[in-house]
Amino acid sequence: MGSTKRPYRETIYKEILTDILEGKINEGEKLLELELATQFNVSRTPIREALLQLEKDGYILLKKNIGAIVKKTSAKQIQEVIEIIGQLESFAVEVVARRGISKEDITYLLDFQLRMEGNAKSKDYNGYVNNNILFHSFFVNKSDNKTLIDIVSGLRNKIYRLISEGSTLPLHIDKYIETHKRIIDAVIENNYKSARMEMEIHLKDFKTFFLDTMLKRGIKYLDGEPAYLNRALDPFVD
Amino acid sequence: MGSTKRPYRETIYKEILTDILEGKINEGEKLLELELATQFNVSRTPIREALLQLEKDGYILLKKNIGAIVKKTSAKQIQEVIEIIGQLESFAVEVVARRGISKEDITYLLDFQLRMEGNAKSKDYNGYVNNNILFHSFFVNKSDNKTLIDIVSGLRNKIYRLISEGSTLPLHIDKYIETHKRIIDAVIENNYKSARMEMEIHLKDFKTFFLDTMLKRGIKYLDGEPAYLNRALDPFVD
DNA sequence: GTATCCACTATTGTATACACGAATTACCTC
DNA sequence: GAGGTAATTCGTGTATACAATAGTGGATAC
Repeated sequence: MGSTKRPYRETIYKEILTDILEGKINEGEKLLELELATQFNVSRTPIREALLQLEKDGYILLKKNIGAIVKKTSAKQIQEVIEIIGQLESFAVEVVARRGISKEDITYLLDFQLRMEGNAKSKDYNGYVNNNILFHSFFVNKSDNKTLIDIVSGLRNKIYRLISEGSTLPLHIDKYIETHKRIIDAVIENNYKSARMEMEIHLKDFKTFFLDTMLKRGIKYLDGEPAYLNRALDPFVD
Repeated sequence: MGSTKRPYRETIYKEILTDILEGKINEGEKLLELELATQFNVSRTPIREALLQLEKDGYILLKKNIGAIVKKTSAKQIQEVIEIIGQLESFAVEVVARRGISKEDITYLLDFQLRMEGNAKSKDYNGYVNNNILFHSFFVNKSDNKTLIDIVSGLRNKIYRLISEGSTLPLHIDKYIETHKRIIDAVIENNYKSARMEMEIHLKDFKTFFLDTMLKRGIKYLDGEPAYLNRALDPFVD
Protein backbone atom coordinates (compact mmCIF):
# COMPACT_ATOMS: atom_id res chain seq x y z
CA MET A 1 0.00 0.00 0.00
CA GLY A 2 0.94 3.68 0.24
CA SER A 3 3.47 5.01 -2.21
CA THR A 4 3.24 3.06 -5.39
CA LYS A 5 5.05 4.28 -8.47
CA ARG A 6 5.02 8.04 -8.91
CA PRO A 7 4.14 9.27 -12.39
CA TYR A 8 7.11 9.85 -14.70
CA ARG A 9 6.20 13.52 -15.13
CA GLU A 10 7.24 14.23 -11.56
CA THR A 11 10.74 12.86 -11.72
CA ILE A 12 11.21 14.30 -15.19
CA TYR A 13 10.02 17.70 -13.99
CA LYS A 14 12.45 17.64 -11.10
CA GLU A 15 15.36 16.53 -13.22
CA ILE A 16 14.88 19.18 -15.87
CA LEU A 17 14.31 21.83 -13.21
CA THR A 18 17.50 21.00 -11.34
CA ASP A 19 19.37 20.98 -14.63
CA ILE A 20 18.11 24.48 -15.29
CA LEU A 21 18.82 25.65 -11.76
CA GLU A 22 22.31 24.21 -11.77
CA GLY A 23 23.08 25.70 -15.13
CA LYS A 24 23.44 22.39 -16.95
CA ILE A 25 20.75 23.68 -19.26
CA ASN A 26 21.49 27.23 -20.31
CA GLU A 27 19.27 30.23 -20.85
CA GLY A 28 17.98 30.48 -24.39
CA GLU A 29 18.47 26.77 -24.97
CA LYS A 30 15.75 24.91 -26.86
CA LEU A 31 14.15 21.81 -25.38
CA LEU A 32 12.47 19.44 -27.84
CA GLU A 33 9.89 16.95 -26.68
CA LEU A 34 11.07 14.12 -28.86
CA GLU A 35 14.69 14.63 -27.89
CA LEU A 36 13.86 14.60 -24.19
CA ALA A 37 11.60 11.62 -24.73
CA THR A 38 14.38 9.48 -26.16
CA GLN A 39 16.76 10.86 -23.54
CA PHE A 40 14.44 9.85 -20.68
CA ASN A 41 13.34 6.74 -22.54
CA VAL A 42 9.64 7.54 -22.33
CA SER A 43 7.03 8.83 -24.73
CA ARG A 44 6.30 12.47 -25.39
CA THR A 45 3.33 12.50 -23.01
CA PRO A 46 5.08 12.70 -19.62
CA ILE A 47 7.65 15.05 -21.13
CA ARG A 48 4.92 17.44 -22.25
CA GLU A 49 3.39 17.35 -18.80
CA ALA A 50 6.69 18.20 -17.17
CA LEU A 51 7.33 21.03 -19.62
CA LEU A 52 3.88 22.44 -18.97
CA GLN A 53 4.69 22.65 -15.29
CA LEU A 54 8.01 24.30 -15.95
CA GLU A 55 6.25 26.91 -18.03
CA LYS A 56 3.87 27.63 -15.20
CA ASP A 57 6.87 28.10 -12.93
CA GLY A 58 8.15 30.65 -15.38
CA TYR A 59 11.33 28.83 -16.35
CA ILE A 60 10.56 28.07 -19.98
CA LEU A 61 8.41 29.40 -22.77
CA LEU A 62 6.36 26.99 -24.88
CA LYS A 63 6.26 28.11 -28.47
CA LYS A 64 3.94 26.31 -30.82
CA ASN A 65 5.73 24.45 -33.60
CA ILE A 66 9.02 25.77 -32.30
CA GLY A 67 9.85 24.16 -28.98
CA ALA A 68 10.35 25.07 -25.36
CA ILE A 69 12.87 27.82 -24.76
CA VAL A 70 14.60 28.36 -21.44
CA LYS A 71 13.92 31.91 -20.37
CA LYS A 72 16.56 34.47 -19.68
CA THR A 73 16.58 36.13 -16.29
CA SER A 74 16.97 39.88 -16.34
CA ALA A 75 18.47 41.90 -13.53
CA LYS A 76 15.08 43.58 -13.22
CA GLN A 77 13.46 40.23 -12.46
CA ILE A 78 16.14 39.41 -9.92
CA GLN A 79 15.52 42.75 -8.27
CA GLU A 80 11.79 42.06 -8.15
CA VAL A 81 12.32 38.63 -6.64
CA ILE A 82 14.76 39.79 -4.00
CA GLU A 83 12.50 42.64 -2.98
CA ILE A 84 9.62 40.27 -2.44
CA ILE A 85 11.74 37.76 -0.58
CA GLY A 86 12.89 40.67 1.55
CA GLN A 87 9.34 41.56 2.48
CA LEU A 88 8.34 38.00 3.21
CA GLU A 89 11.39 37.08 5.24
CA SER A 90 11.04 40.26 7.25
CA PHE A 91 7.48 39.27 7.95
CA ALA A 92 8.56 35.77 8.90
CA VAL A 93 11.19 36.93 11.32
CA GLU A 94 8.70 39.30 12.90
CA VAL A 95 6.21 36.48 13.37
CA VAL A 96 8.83 34.24 14.92
CA ALA A 97 10.18 36.98 17.18
CA ARG A 98 6.68 37.80 18.42
CA ARG A 99 5.97 34.19 19.23
CA GLY A 100 9.41 33.48 20.65
CA ILE A 101 11.54 30.44 20.00
CA SER A 102 12.53 27.41 22.00
CA LYS A 103 15.88 26.75 23.67
CA GLU A 104 16.67 24.14 21.02
CA ASP A 105 16.00 26.64 18.28
CA ILE A 106 18.25 29.17 19.96
CA THR A 107 21.16 26.77 20.11
CA TYR A 108 20.41 25.74 16.54
CA LEU A 109 20.67 29.34 15.38
CA LEU A 110 23.77 30.11 17.39
CA ASP A 111 25.36 26.98 16.01
CA PHE A 112 24.66 28.21 12.53
CA GLN A 113 26.21 31.49 13.40
CA LEU A 114 29.40 29.73 14.47
CA ARG A 115 29.51 27.66 11.34
CA MET A 116 29.16 30.71 9.13
CA GLU A 117 31.93 32.45 11.03
CA GLY A 118 34.01 29.37 10.39
CA ASN A 119 33.18 29.52 6.70
CA ALA A 120 34.27 33.14 6.61
CA LYS A 121 37.55 32.44 8.39
CA SER A 122 38.44 29.51 6.16
CA LYS A 123 37.27 31.40 3.08
CA ASP A 124 34.80 28.62 2.26
CA TYR A 125 32.37 30.87 0.46
CA ASN A 126 30.28 28.07 -1.00
CA GLY A 127 29.83 26.68 2.48
CA TYR A 128 28.79 30.11 3.67
CA VAL A 129 26.20 30.52 0.92
CA ASN A 130 24.64 27.17 1.74
CA ASN A 131 24.52 27.84 5.46
CA ASN A 132 23.18 31.28 4.74
CA ILE A 133 20.24 29.88 2.81
CA LEU A 134 19.47 27.50 5.66
CA PHE A 135 19.74 30.32 8.17
CA HIS A 136 17.27 32.46 6.26
CA SER A 137 14.97 29.53 5.64
CA PHE A 138 14.76 28.89 9.36
CA PHE A 139 12.50 31.84 10.03
CA VAL A 140 10.21 31.20 7.10
CA ASN A 141 9.92 27.57 8.08
CA LYS A 142 9.06 28.51 11.64
CA SER A 143 6.42 31.01 10.55
CA ASP A 144 3.65 28.40 10.69
CA ASN A 145 2.49 29.59 7.27
CA LYS A 146 2.69 26.92 4.61
CA THR A 147 1.64 29.28 1.87
CA LEU A 148 4.55 31.52 2.78
CA ILE A 149 6.97 28.62 2.78
CA ASP A 150 5.91 27.58 -0.69
CA ILE A 151 6.08 31.06 -2.17
CA VAL A 152 9.48 31.85 -0.73
CA SER A 153 10.99 28.54 -1.76
CA GLY A 154 9.70 29.09 -5.29
CA LEU A 155 11.25 32.54 -5.34
CA ARG A 156 14.54 31.29 -3.93
CA ASN A 157 14.77 28.78 -6.77
CA LYS A 158 14.47 31.59 -9.28
CA ILE A 159 17.67 33.20 -8.15
CA TYR A 160 19.40 30.06 -6.96
CA ARG A 161 21.19 29.40 -10.22
CA LEU A 162 22.69 32.88 -10.12
CA ILE A 163 23.77 33.09 -6.54
CA SER A 164 26.99 31.17 -6.21
CA GLU A 165 28.96 32.22 -9.23
CA GLY A 166 31.88 34.61 -9.00
CA SER A 167 30.88 37.37 -6.67
CA THR A 168 32.26 40.03 -4.40
CA LEU A 169 30.83 38.22 -1.39
CA PRO A 170 34.17 38.21 0.47
CA LEU A 171 33.99 42.00 0.71
CA HIS A 172 30.69 41.88 2.56
CA ILE A 173 30.70 38.64 4.45
CA ASP A 174 31.85 40.07 7.80
CA LYS A 175 29.12 42.69 7.80
CA TYR A 176 26.53 40.05 6.96
CA ILE A 177 27.61 37.86 9.82
CA GLU A 178 27.32 40.77 12.22
CA THR A 179 23.82 41.52 11.04
CA HIS A 180 22.85 37.88 11.42
CA LYS A 181 23.95 38.12 15.00
CA ARG A 182 21.80 41.17 15.63
CA ILE A 183 18.82 39.40 14.09
CA ILE A 184 19.30 36.36 16.29
CA ASP A 185 19.64 38.52 19.40
CA ALA A 186 16.51 40.47 18.59
CA VAL A 187 14.55 37.26 18.06
CA ILE A 188 15.76 35.83 21.35
CA GLU A 189 14.69 39.00 23.13
CA ASN A 190 11.27 38.94 21.45
CA ASN A 191 12.11 42.34 20.04
CA TYR A 192 10.09 41.84 16.89
CA LYS A 193 10.40 45.40 15.65
CA SER A 194 14.15 45.31 15.77
CA ALA A 195 14.26 41.80 14.31
CA ARG A 196 12.18 42.90 11.38
CA MET A 197 14.12 46.07 10.83
CA GLU A 198 17.45 44.30 10.88
CA MET A 199 16.22 41.76 8.39
CA GLU A 200 14.91 44.48 6.09
CA ILE A 201 18.21 46.30 6.15
CA HIS A 202 20.12 43.08 5.70
CA LEU A 203 18.17 42.11 2.60
CA LYS A 204 18.23 45.57 1.10
CA ASP A 205 21.97 45.39 1.46
CA PHE A 206 22.07 41.99 -0.12
CA LYS A 207 19.96 43.20 -3.02
CA THR A 208 22.39 45.99 -3.80
CA PHE A 209 25.35 43.66 -3.63
CA PHE A 210 23.70 40.96 -5.67
CA LEU A 211 22.46 43.23 -8.44
CA ASP A 212 25.88 44.72 -8.59
CA THR A 213 27.54 41.38 -9.21
CA MET A 214 24.89 40.51 -11.77
CA LEU A 215 25.48 43.67 -13.74
CA LYS A 216 29.24 43.22 -13.53
CA ARG A 217 28.76 39.76 -14.97
CA GLY A 218 27.06 41.42 -17.93
CA ILE A 219 23.48 40.40 -17.32
CA LYS A 220 20.94 42.67 -19.00
CA TYR A 221 18.67 44.79 -16.85
CA LEU A 222 15.62 44.12 -19.01
CA ASP A 223 15.25 41.02 -21.12
CA GLY A 224 12.99 38.26 -19.80
CA GLU A 225 9.71 37.63 -21.52
CA PRO A 226 6.27 37.82 -19.92
CA ALA A 227 3.96 34.83 -20.30
CA TYR A 228 2.45 33.84 -17.02
CA LEU A 229 -1.03 32.42 -17.42
CA ASN A 230 -1.84 33.38 -13.87
CA ARG A 231 -3.20 36.79 -14.52
CA ALA A 232 -5.99 35.52 -16.72
CA LEU A 233 -8.65 36.31 -14.17
CA ASP A 234 -7.28 39.52 -12.78
CA PRO A 235 -9.65 42.31 -13.75
CA PHE A 236 -6.94 44.94 -13.60
CA VAL A 237 -4.25 44.26 -16.11
CA ASP A 238 -3.00 47.29 -17.94
CA MET B 1 0.25 36.67 -38.31
CA GLY B 2 0.91 36.69 -34.59
CA SER B 3 -1.87 35.23 -32.50
CA THR B 4 -3.18 32.16 -34.23
CA LYS B 5 -5.40 29.75 -32.40
CA ARG B 6 -4.59 29.36 -28.71
CA PRO B 7 -4.32 25.77 -27.46
CA TYR B 8 -7.51 24.31 -25.99
CA ARG B 9 -5.84 23.73 -22.64
CA GLU B 10 -5.74 27.46 -21.98
CA THR B 11 -9.42 28.16 -22.44
CA ILE B 12 -10.33 24.95 -20.65
CA TYR B 13 -8.06 25.87 -17.76
CA LYS B 14 -9.62 29.28 -17.47
CA GLU B 15 -13.17 27.95 -17.65
CA ILE B 16 -12.69 25.30 -14.99
CA LEU B 17 -10.82 27.76 -12.78
CA THR B 18 -13.59 30.33 -13.08
CA ASP B 19 -16.14 27.66 -12.24
CA ILE B 20 -14.21 26.77 -9.10
CA LEU B 21 -13.70 30.39 -8.10
CA GLU B 22 -17.35 31.25 -8.64
CA GLY B 23 -18.52 28.23 -6.73
CA LYS B 24 -20.13 26.49 -9.70
CA ILE B 25 -17.86 23.59 -8.90
CA ASN B 26 -17.88 22.83 -5.19
CA GLU B 27 -15.16 21.78 -2.81
CA GLY B 28 -14.77 18.05 -2.59
CA GLU B 29 -16.30 17.55 -6.01
CA LYS B 30 -14.69 15.00 -8.32
CA LEU B 31 -13.63 15.97 -11.83
CA LEU B 32 -13.27 13.15 -14.34
CA GLU B 33 -11.22 13.58 -17.47
CA LEU B 34 -13.58 11.70 -19.73
CA GLU B 35 -16.60 13.58 -18.44
CA LEU B 36 -14.93 16.94 -18.96
CA ALA B 37 -13.72 15.80 -22.36
CA THR B 38 -17.22 15.10 -23.64
CA GLN B 39 -18.45 18.25 -21.93
CA PHE B 40 -15.86 20.41 -23.71
CA ASN B 41 -16.07 18.26 -26.83
CA VAL B 42 -12.35 17.56 -26.98
CA SER B 43 -10.15 14.58 -26.19
CA ARG B 44 -8.70 13.83 -22.78
CA THR B 45 -5.34 15.35 -23.69
CA PRO B 46 -6.09 19.07 -23.33
CA ILE B 47 -8.27 18.32 -20.32
CA ARG B 48 -5.39 16.57 -18.58
CA GLU B 49 -3.12 19.49 -19.33
CA ALA B 50 -5.60 21.94 -17.84
CA LEU B 51 -6.07 19.78 -14.73
CA LEU B 52 -2.33 19.53 -14.27
CA GLN B 53 -2.11 23.31 -14.16
CA LEU B 54 -4.96 23.54 -11.70
CA GLU B 55 -3.15 21.11 -9.46
CA LYS B 56 -0.04 23.25 -9.57
CA ASP B 57 -2.18 26.24 -8.56
CA GLY B 58 -3.33 24.22 -5.58
CA TYR B 59 -7.00 24.06 -6.48
CA ILE B 60 -7.34 20.35 -7.09
CA LEU B 61 -5.69 17.11 -6.13
CA LEU B 62 -4.91 14.53 -8.79
CA LYS B 63 -5.38 11.02 -7.50
CA LYS B 64 -4.24 8.15 -9.64
CA ASN B 65 -7.05 5.94 -10.90
CA ILE B 66 -9.50 7.98 -8.88
CA GLY B 67 -9.90 11.42 -10.37
CA ALA B 68 -9.25 15.05 -9.61
CA ILE B 69 -10.75 16.32 -6.38
CA VAL B 70 -11.42 19.99 -5.69
CA LYS B 71 -9.58 20.93 -2.51
CA LYS B 72 -11.22 22.34 0.56
CA THR B 73 -10.05 25.68 1.89
CA SER B 74 -9.50 25.89 5.61
CA ALA B 75 -9.71 29.10 7.64
CA LYS B 76 -6.05 28.60 8.42
CA GLN B 77 -5.20 28.77 4.75
CA ILE B 78 -7.30 31.89 4.32
CA GLN B 79 -5.49 33.45 7.24
CA GLU B 80 -2.14 32.60 5.68
CA VAL B 81 -3.13 34.05 2.34
CA ILE B 82 -4.51 37.28 3.77
CA GLU B 83 -1.43 37.81 5.87
CA ILE B 84 0.81 37.48 2.85
CA ILE B 85 -1.38 39.72 0.75
CA GLY B 86 -1.22 42.19 3.61
CA GLN B 87 2.56 42.23 3.55
CA LEU B 88 2.77 42.54 -0.20
CA GLU B 89 0.14 45.24 -0.57
CA SER B 90 1.74 47.21 2.21
CA PHE B 91 5.00 46.96 0.35
CA ALA B 92 3.33 48.00 -2.90
CA VAL B 93 1.70 51.06 -1.40
CA GLU B 94 5.03 52.05 0.12
CA VAL B 95 6.76 51.75 -3.23
CA VAL B 96 4.08 53.80 -4.94
CA ALA B 97 4.04 56.45 -2.22
CA ARG B 98 7.82 56.79 -2.37
CA ARG B 99 7.76 57.24 -6.12
CA GLY B 100 4.69 59.48 -6.15
CA ILE B 101 1.74 59.24 -8.51
CA SER B 102 0.50 61.31 -11.43
CA LYS B 103 -2.43 63.74 -11.44
CA GLU B 104 -4.46 61.27 -13.47
CA ASP B 105 -3.84 58.56 -10.93
CA ILE B 106 -4.90 60.86 -8.13
CA THR B 107 -8.21 61.67 -9.78
CA TYR B 108 -8.61 57.97 -10.55
CA LEU B 109 -8.18 57.06 -6.90
CA LEU B 110 -10.42 59.84 -5.61
CA ASP B 111 -13.03 58.79 -8.12
CA PHE B 112 -12.88 55.27 -6.71
CA GLN B 113 -13.27 56.67 -3.27
CA LEU B 114 -16.47 58.44 -4.33
CA ARG B 115 -17.82 55.34 -5.97
CA MET B 116 -17.24 53.26 -2.87
CA GLU B 117 -18.92 55.89 -0.73
CA GLY B 118 -21.82 55.68 -3.15
CA ASN B 119 -21.86 51.91 -2.81
CA ALA B 120 -21.99 52.25 0.96
CA LYS B 121 -24.83 54.79 0.88
CA SER B 122 -26.94 52.73 -1.50
CA LYS B 123 -26.07 49.54 0.36
CA ASP B 124 -24.67 48.01 -2.81
CA TYR B 125 -22.22 45.74 -1.04
CA ASN B 126 -21.34 43.68 -4.08
CA GLY B 127 -20.44 46.84 -5.91
CA TYR B 128 -18.32 47.87 -2.97
CA VAL B 129 -16.45 44.59 -2.92
CA ASN B 130 -15.64 44.83 -6.60
CA ASN B 131 -14.47 48.42 -6.37
CA ASN B 132 -12.50 47.52 -3.30
CA ILE B 133 -10.57 44.84 -5.15
CA LEU B 134 -9.79 47.28 -7.93
CA PHE B 135 -8.73 49.90 -5.40
CA HIS B 136 -6.33 47.52 -3.74
CA SER B 137 -5.05 46.19 -7.05
CA PHE B 138 -4.16 49.71 -8.10
CA PHE B 139 -1.12 49.92 -5.87
CA VAL B 140 0.19 46.48 -6.71
CA ASN B 141 -0.23 47.14 -10.41
CA LYS B 142 1.62 50.43 -10.08
CA SER B 143 4.48 48.87 -8.15
CA ASP B 144 6.46 48.19 -11.33
CA ASN B 145 7.08 44.65 -10.11
CA LYS B 146 5.60 42.02 -12.37
CA THR B 147 6.53 39.18 -10.07
CA LEU B 148 4.59 40.89 -7.32
CA ILE B 149 1.57 41.40 -9.56
CA ASP B 150 1.48 37.72 -10.45
CA ILE B 151 1.87 36.48 -6.89
CA VAL B 152 -0.78 38.76 -5.47
CA SER B 153 -3.24 38.01 -8.24
CA GLY B 154 -2.75 34.31 -7.65
CA LEU B 155 -3.35 34.79 -3.94
CA ARG B 156 -6.40 36.95 -4.50
CA ASN B 157 -7.90 34.20 -6.62
CA LYS B 158 -7.53 31.79 -3.73
CA ILE B 159 -9.86 33.76 -1.51
CA TYR B 160 -11.99 35.25 -4.27
CA ARG B 161 -14.62 32.57 -4.12
CA LEU B 162 -15.13 33.15 -0.42
CA ILE B 163 -15.22 36.91 -0.29
CA SER B 164 -18.64 37.97 -1.39
CA GLU B 165 -20.94 35.59 0.38
CA GLY B 166 -23.04 36.60 3.38
CA SER B 167 -20.86 38.73 5.58
CA THR B 168 -20.93 41.37 8.24
CA LEU B 169 -19.34 43.85 5.86
CA PRO B 170 -22.05 46.51 6.48
CA LEU B 171 -20.85 46.84 10.05
CA HIS B 172 -17.35 47.79 8.97
CA ILE B 173 -17.74 49.49 5.65
CA ASP B 174 -17.66 53.06 6.94
CA LYS B 175 -14.44 52.48 8.83
CA TYR B 176 -12.88 50.91 5.74
CA ILE B 177 -13.78 53.85 3.59
CA GLU B 178 -12.21 56.21 6.07
CA THR B 179 -9.01 54.19 6.09
CA HIS B 180 -8.94 54.16 2.30
CA LYS B 181 -9.08 57.92 2.41
CA ARG B 182 -6.15 58.09 4.78
CA ILE B 183 -4.17 55.78 2.53
CA ILE B 184 -4.87 57.91 -0.53
CA ASP B 185 -3.92 61.08 1.30
CA ALA B 186 -0.68 59.60 2.53
CA VAL B 187 0.22 58.45 -0.98
CA ILE B 188 -0.52 61.88 -2.43
CA GLU B 189 1.71 63.47 0.19
CA ASN B 190 4.49 60.97 -0.50
CA ASN B 191 4.25 59.96 3.14
CA TYR B 192 5.28 56.40 2.51
CA LYS B 193 5.62 55.41 6.13
CA SER B 194 2.11 56.47 6.95
CA ALA B 195 0.77 54.93 3.73
CA ARG B 196 2.33 51.63 4.61
CA MET B 197 1.18 51.73 8.19
CA GLU B 198 -2.39 52.55 7.27
CA MET B 199 -2.46 49.72 4.78
CA GLU B 200 -1.09 47.29 7.34
CA ILE B 201 -3.70 48.27 9.88
CA HIS B 202 -6.41 48.16 7.26
CA LEU B 203 -5.56 44.65 6.19
CA LYS B 204 -5.11 43.36 9.71
CA ASP B 205 -8.57 44.66 10.36
CA PHE B 206 -9.89 43.02 7.26
CA LYS B 207 -8.28 39.72 8.21
CA THR B 208 -10.04 39.67 11.56
CA PHE B 209 -13.37 40.51 10.00
CA PHE B 210 -12.99 38.01 7.20
CA LEU B 211 -11.92 35.10 9.36
CA ASP B 212 -14.78 35.89 11.64
CA THR B 213 -17.33 35.60 8.86
CA MET B 214 -15.68 32.43 7.63
CA LEU B 215 -15.94 30.78 11.01
CA LYS B 216 -19.52 31.94 11.45
CA ARG B 217 -20.28 30.30 8.16
CA GLY B 218 -19.00 27.06 9.65
CA ILE B 219 -15.73 26.72 7.78
CA LYS B 220 -13.20 24.60 9.64
CA TYR B 221 -10.03 26.20 10.97
CA LEU B 222 -7.98 23.19 10.09
CA ASP B 223 -9.58 20.76 7.75
CA GLY B 224 -10.91 18.06 10.03
CA GLU B 225 -10.47 19.92 13.30
CA PRO B 226 -13.01 21.78 15.39
CA ALA B 227 -14.16 25.08 14.00
CA TYR B 228 -12.87 27.67 16.36
CA LEU B 229 -10.42 30.41 15.65
CA ASN B 230 -7.25 29.49 17.39
CA ARG B 231 -6.11 32.95 18.41
CA ALA B 232 -2.96 31.46 19.85
CA LEU B 233 -1.82 30.65 16.35
CA ASP B 234 -2.51 34.13 15.10
CA PRO B 235 0.89 35.76 14.88
CA PHE B 236 -0.57 39.20 15.40
CA VAL B 237 -2.41 39.02 18.66
CA ASP B 238 -1.37 42.15 20.48
C1' DG C 1 -24.56 -13.87 8.60
C1' DT C 2 -19.89 -12.75 7.91
C1' DA C 3 -15.42 -12.78 6.14
C1' DT C 4 -12.41 -13.64 2.30
C1' DC C 5 -11.03 -13.82 -2.18
C1' DC C 6 -11.38 -13.01 -7.00
C1' DA C 7 -12.93 -11.01 -11.06
C1' DC C 8 -14.65 -6.79 -12.97
C1' DT C 9 -14.97 -1.93 -13.63
C1' DA C 10 -13.67 2.66 -13.66
C1' DT C 11 -10.15 5.89 -14.25
C1' DT C 12 -5.74 7.53 -14.71
C1' DG C 13 -0.85 6.89 -16.80
C1' DT C 14 1.65 6.17 -20.96
C1' DA C 15 2.42 5.27 -25.86
C1' DT C 16 1.30 5.98 -30.47
C1' DA C 17 -1.02 7.95 -34.45
C1' DC C 18 -2.74 11.74 -36.88
C1' DA C 19 -3.41 16.94 -37.94
C1' DC C 20 -1.78 21.36 -38.63
C1' DG C 21 1.02 25.23 -39.08
C1' DA C 22 5.55 27.47 -39.13
C1' DA C 23 10.17 27.39 -40.78
C1' DT C 24 13.22 25.98 -44.25
C1' DT C 25 14.69 24.41 -48.36
C1' DA C 26 14.49 23.70 -53.30
C1' DC C 27 13.20 25.27 -57.44
C1' DC C 28 11.71 28.23 -61.00
C1' DT C 29 11.57 32.66 -63.33
C1' DC C 30 13.68 36.64 -64.82
C1' DG D 1 22.22 36.08 -58.90
C1' DA D 2 17.84 37.83 -56.67
C1' DG D 3 13.26 37.23 -55.57
C1' DG D 4 9.39 34.89 -55.02
C1' DT D 5 6.76 30.53 -54.57
C1' DA D 6 5.88 25.63 -53.97
C1' DA D 7 7.32 21.36 -51.58
C1' DT D 8 9.29 19.37 -47.60
C1' DT D 9 10.42 18.93 -43.05
C1' DC D 10 10.05 19.63 -38.28
C1' DG D 11 7.73 20.10 -34.02
C1' DT D 12 3.84 20.86 -31.39
C1' DG D 13 -1.39 20.18 -30.65
C1' DT D 14 -4.90 16.79 -30.38
C1' DA D 15 -7.05 12.25 -30.66
C1' DT D 16 -6.96 7.53 -29.86
C1' DA D 17 -5.21 3.09 -28.25
C1' DC D 18 -3.22 0.36 -24.76
C1' DA D 19 -1.48 -0.66 -19.81
C1' DA D 20 -1.80 -0.65 -15.03
C1' DT D 21 -4.10 -0.26 -10.68
C1' DA D 22 -7.30 1.21 -6.96
C1' DG D 23 -11.91 0.47 -5.71
C1' DT D 24 -16.31 -2.41 -6.05
C1' DG D 25 -19.31 -6.02 -5.81
C1' DG D 26 -20.46 -10.51 -5.83
C1' DA D 27 -19.65 -15.40 -5.15
C1' DT D 28 -18.01 -18.79 -2.00
C1' DA D 29 -16.72 -21.03 2.30
C1' DC D 30 -17.72 -21.64 6.92
